[in-house]
Amino acid sequence: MKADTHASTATPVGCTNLKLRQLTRRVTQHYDQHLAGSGLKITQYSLLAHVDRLGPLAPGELARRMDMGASTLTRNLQPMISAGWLVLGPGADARSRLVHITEAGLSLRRQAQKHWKAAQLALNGKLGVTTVAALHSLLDQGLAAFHDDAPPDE
Amino acid sequence: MKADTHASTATPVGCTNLKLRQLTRRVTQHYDQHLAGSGLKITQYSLLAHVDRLGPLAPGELARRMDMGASTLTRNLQPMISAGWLVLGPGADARSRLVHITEAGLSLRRQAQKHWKAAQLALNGKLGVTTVAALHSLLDQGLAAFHDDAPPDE
DNA sequence: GGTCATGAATTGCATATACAAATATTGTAG
DNA sequence: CTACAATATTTGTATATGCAATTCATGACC
Repeated sequence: MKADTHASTATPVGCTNLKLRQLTRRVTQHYDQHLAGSGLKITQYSLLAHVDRLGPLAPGELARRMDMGASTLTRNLQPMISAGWLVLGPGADARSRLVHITEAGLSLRRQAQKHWKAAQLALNGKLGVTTVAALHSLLDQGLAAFHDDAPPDE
Repeated sequence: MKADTHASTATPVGCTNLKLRQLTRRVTQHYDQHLAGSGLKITQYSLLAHVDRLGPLAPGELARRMDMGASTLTRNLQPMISAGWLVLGPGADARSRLVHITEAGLSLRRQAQKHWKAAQLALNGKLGVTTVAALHSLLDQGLAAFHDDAPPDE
């Protein structure tokens, strides 16, 4: 005989990245379907919600808080500024800026929040709330492992 | 008093999509760093490995196997065909095609596989092999839930 | 055998992602 | 005060992603 049949402690076989990307694609579509008609995609909703919660803040800081690249943020901001949901104001420095949410953005965010909530509940239902809770826990763990490494500064 | 302090059974609070995207971004960068110098990104490696394993197959079938959109696949194939790692041959129909791996593609895949393996092991080390195994299990569960729903056909 | 639904792949358009380089500004050393 | 390092953001380039519409080919019905 060869190995243990109960794979509990075995080394994972598949590609973690592939699995993550696959589920992310599906889940993104799930949220986007629920947000359809709100005028927002889930990525934009996340951005809007962060600016709403964290108040006016510098792009760099926002990127750090959202754990994304600065250049990505710059581009993701573009369509939302064009749409009038966010604005870029002057920052402390002349080289820095502050991202503000507009009235239109606030109102849209409140509307879209219902859709987001529905999407989240539907996902809990589809996967099972226990599974989703466990997934959150592991995702948080994974993120934390990356954050402990290479701390940007401080 | 209000609620249970031990959050075991509580409804998840954060956005599942955001957490997934954040970890996916980090993990993609992790793999891409390990693959740097191989000439492949992790997304391309996954594609190449699938074509290698699943033999010549139609784009649509490949997209299904990889759980991605057909239009996405079409575009992801482009740079790899230009690079000479894959070719599009005639399929059963005149409307269908078959994706083949080339000799250059095969050789590259074998080289890159070492980098992929190293990346996977490094990730296991960084997150802990138990955590990664648990994550795989949950990602598979999540994917399965989406597949059970809306089965494309059959 | 012509019309029409069906199937497979691609293309138009828009967004998401990030590395490296460019730009602009500030701080600092001499 | 000037040159240079450091900081903040944006841009150049390239890939990833997918919906809707298009193109092309096949099968089916009459």
